Amino acid sequence: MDTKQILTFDLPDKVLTSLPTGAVKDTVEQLGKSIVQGVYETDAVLPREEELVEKLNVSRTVVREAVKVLCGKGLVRTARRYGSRVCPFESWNLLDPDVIRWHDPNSPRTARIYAEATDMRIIFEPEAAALAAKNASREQRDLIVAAAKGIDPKHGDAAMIGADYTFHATILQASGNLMLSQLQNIVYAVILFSYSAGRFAAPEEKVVQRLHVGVAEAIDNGEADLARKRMHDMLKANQAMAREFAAIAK
Amino acid sequence: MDTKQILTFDLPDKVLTSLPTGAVKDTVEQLGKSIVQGVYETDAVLPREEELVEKLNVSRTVVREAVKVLCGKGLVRTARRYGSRVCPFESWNLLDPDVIRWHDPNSPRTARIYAEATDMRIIFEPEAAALAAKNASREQRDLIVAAAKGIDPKHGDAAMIGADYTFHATILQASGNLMLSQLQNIVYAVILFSYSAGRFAAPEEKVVQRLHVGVAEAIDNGEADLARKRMHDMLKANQAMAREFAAIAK
DNA sequence: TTTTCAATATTTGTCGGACAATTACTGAAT
DNA sequence: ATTCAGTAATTGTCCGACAAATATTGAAAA
Repeated sequence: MDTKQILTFDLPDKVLTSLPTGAVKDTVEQLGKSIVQGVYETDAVLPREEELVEKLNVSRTVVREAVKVLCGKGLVRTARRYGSRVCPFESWNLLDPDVIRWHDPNSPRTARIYAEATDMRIIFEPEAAALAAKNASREQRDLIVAAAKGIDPKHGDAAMIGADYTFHATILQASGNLMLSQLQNIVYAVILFSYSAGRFAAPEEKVVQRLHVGVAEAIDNGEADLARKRMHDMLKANQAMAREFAAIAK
Repeated sequence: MDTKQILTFDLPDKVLTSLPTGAVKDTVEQLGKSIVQGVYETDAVLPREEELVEKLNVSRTVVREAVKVLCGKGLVRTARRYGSRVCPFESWNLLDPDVIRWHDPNSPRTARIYAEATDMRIIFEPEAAALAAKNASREQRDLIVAAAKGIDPKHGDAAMIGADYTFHATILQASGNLMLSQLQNIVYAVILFSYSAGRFAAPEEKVVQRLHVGVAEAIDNGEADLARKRMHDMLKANQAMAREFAAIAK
């Protein structure tokens, strides 16, 4: 693999939503986002099926199938004569790719989720890095190294985010654990959050790249303990910067 | 709280399934289990909607709503003229409570999932224990201690499983991180798997109880580092025993 | 006035049928 | 053997009707 050629990385066009394109998918997206972003508060009743039919210009069939999908993700609960109500926050499937994605990075309401997601990353990603150092394929090691080098401001924000995500997602995949691998949705959400509204530490971008390359090289060399430590230190530093930024923003 | 009174713990009757009781829920359960347990292999087409209508004795409306829910969990994918096909394993939402629960503990096919779930537990439960030592409320600390003491063979299998689950679930809740808390579904599945078919190490039950009590006391005393270490050692020991058992079974 | 209880209204749940849209499949023509 | 148009099969969407459950209401009773 020619790493010289791989300098930019696209964002995943479809981080996931298994529903096929169509009216149901659009309706799920719209209702899901509205709920997650707080348009309807906890225990609030959604508009009646009939009203949603008018508002969204779809048939009742579509509305019902969409609401059922949201039930399956723990967002709403329905009953006869009771309406469809928003479930309390704790019962949402926060690890569902869609539910994660629907959070609005710019809403102060979701700040808690991102803080907790960051804590999750600090727990899982160091171990994933250690596993990747042991289990990654040749191609995965190359990709991890190339992505780390691609985290460079000179490529623009989009390419930087893409490289950042590719780096972390590939490490999770290379761990060989499917559940661990699925946490890349959390990583993706946190990265988007970090970069949106200029939350990333602009002046220190070179430091960020250097830290990523350090982790990548440890993985590439199969040094599990070193990879674990470097990933941990990097995420901790990142968390500290984010907290500092949040404090200033207030 | 009188810990003397809390000696037995019930299993959670409803570990979760947000769908309300009714034909749709039953259909989701049946189809979901069939897929997860391997009745339909990857890329296999499900019976046509019309056939499912006959087989399950429900209307097409119900079948469609159920299939849509399964789409939302990444299990199936539908298209016109294409049928509803089982998605490849990697795209399943393995962290979804229902998807976890639908795995059959007695199927050799799902052994991999339980092995990976066990690896996951070793990663996040020690950290959860450390967080719980810092953040747990008085009631949670009492409950954790009581549950640990309740892991006693003299109460029978069901009560033992209940205490075991209560112990781990309460620790995750006490961590204060909602995402971490939702991983209790993984713990529940692994515990059921461990106990089913006599996989647990019967002669050493007292050791198991002692180890749990050790973790509980560390949490109760607010000793985060000690709690982390003890939880880690306990899970590692448990994993080693499980592997030994699996090797013998072959 | 408060409580109880039956009647009512409202909302989702389920059913059935019809047609649209997409695409895998078939068979003829090249 | 290949291409291509036609056909058939399957899910997608719409509609209308009624069933089931329950929140609400109002009257009767204490």
